[in-house]
Amino acid sequence: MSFSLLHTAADSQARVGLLHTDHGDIPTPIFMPVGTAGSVKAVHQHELRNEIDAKIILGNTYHLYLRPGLDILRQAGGLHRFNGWNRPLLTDSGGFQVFSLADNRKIREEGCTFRSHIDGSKHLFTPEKVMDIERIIGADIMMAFDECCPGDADHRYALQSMQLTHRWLDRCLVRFSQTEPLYGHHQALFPIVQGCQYEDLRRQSAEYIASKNPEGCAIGGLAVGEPTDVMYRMIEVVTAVLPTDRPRYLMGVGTPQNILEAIERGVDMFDCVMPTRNGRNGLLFTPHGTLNIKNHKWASCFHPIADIVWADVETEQNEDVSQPHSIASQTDAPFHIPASDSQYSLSYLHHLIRAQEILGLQICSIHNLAFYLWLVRTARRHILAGTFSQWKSGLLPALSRRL
RNA sequence: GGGGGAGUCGCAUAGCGGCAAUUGCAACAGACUGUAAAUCUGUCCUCUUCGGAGUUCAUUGGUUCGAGUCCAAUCUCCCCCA
Repeated sequence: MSFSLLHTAADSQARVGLLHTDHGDIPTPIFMPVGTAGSVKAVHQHELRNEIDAKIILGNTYHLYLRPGLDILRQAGGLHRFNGWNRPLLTDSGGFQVFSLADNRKIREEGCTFRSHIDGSKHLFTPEKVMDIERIIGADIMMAFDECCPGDADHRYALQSMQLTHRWLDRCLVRFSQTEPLYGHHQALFPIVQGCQYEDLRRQSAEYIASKNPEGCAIGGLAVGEPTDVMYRMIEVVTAVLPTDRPRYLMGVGTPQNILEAIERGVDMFDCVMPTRNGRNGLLFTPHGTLNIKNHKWASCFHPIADIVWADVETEQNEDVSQPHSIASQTDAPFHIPASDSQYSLSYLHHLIRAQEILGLQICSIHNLAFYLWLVRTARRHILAGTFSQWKSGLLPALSRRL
């Protein structure tokens, strides 16, 4: 894996890069749809490829380990072959489940014991075990096993948690270096910065992570209950320390606004369940704000989704050819307004969601992911054009609107 | 015509002397950030200064300190027999 930093904005930390993996190149900034159990919920892969143009998707170690389990994944030849996704994959380590399944687990030095949410069976995740599992899954990017510290933790707990994450990282690195990829393609290991909402800890953690000379760095433990401005501050503190020539991945974030703010602060990679989960719950993200398709007001809005959502929005079709297309052309597919958007009216989508028709969940999920990918692609073009900050400040108020 | 059963807040239900009244659906909103989520929460008779106040359980009358609950009549609906 290699990362080329192609451009940094003059007036901010915003960056444009290209991440090369054995399964393809990833232009950055990038948004990575979450495919926890080996599937981006409600979205076909041809839709991810053709309509959304997702460059990389996630899988989750905890979920895939529990089901289908390691035997099947090994027999299948890894997750790429198991689910047929031939573009890059990233696996989260299960660190987030240590946080989100807090009632069912116990953290110790050795690792984390937890009970399966599926059948209640007891399991132990250690850094070594997680590395082994991620080797078997075979993602292009593996995440270190960490503790995702709650946003309201006190300094004492946050310090101990961070130090534990660092010790676990060391063990991850040892195991990682002692093992080989199983399926013939390179795997990178990204360590994760922790430190909760404390600047000193974040700085310390970022320095520790940077000292390991990783192929990429992740920022974890944010958007877990702390105020948004604290999150932005933590990103600033961390990106100031992390190596500039490696990709930075802000884990689990976030809203479109969060992503733009983080891009401006030098973050390259994002993932979040928000576009898919909120989509399944009827919330559509658009360049003009969010809308709840379940609201009665949409019942008789017969305009195609595209007319409402993509009206007056710049797309690559309007791209100024004077821009550095040598860079742009190698990373940007032509912009597609998702077919689902152009075909269906808001009224129909309102009906589908209310009637609990599966198609409604699919359309909303596809739409939201297409929007998120549009957002990062357009951010990228503006960074290259030197107009990112201007574009961002123009877009932010619209994103916060409720349609 | 005879016999039996039933009418509760949009619909369906609970209720068996202390009730503004159970639950589900529907409706109206909200939440959702490395997915235990096609999930969850709130409102859902009227008014409210959110403390309450006022009207309700087919209709009318009665028994009772107190009635959606007991009694009577009336109206409506369902089932069975003619």
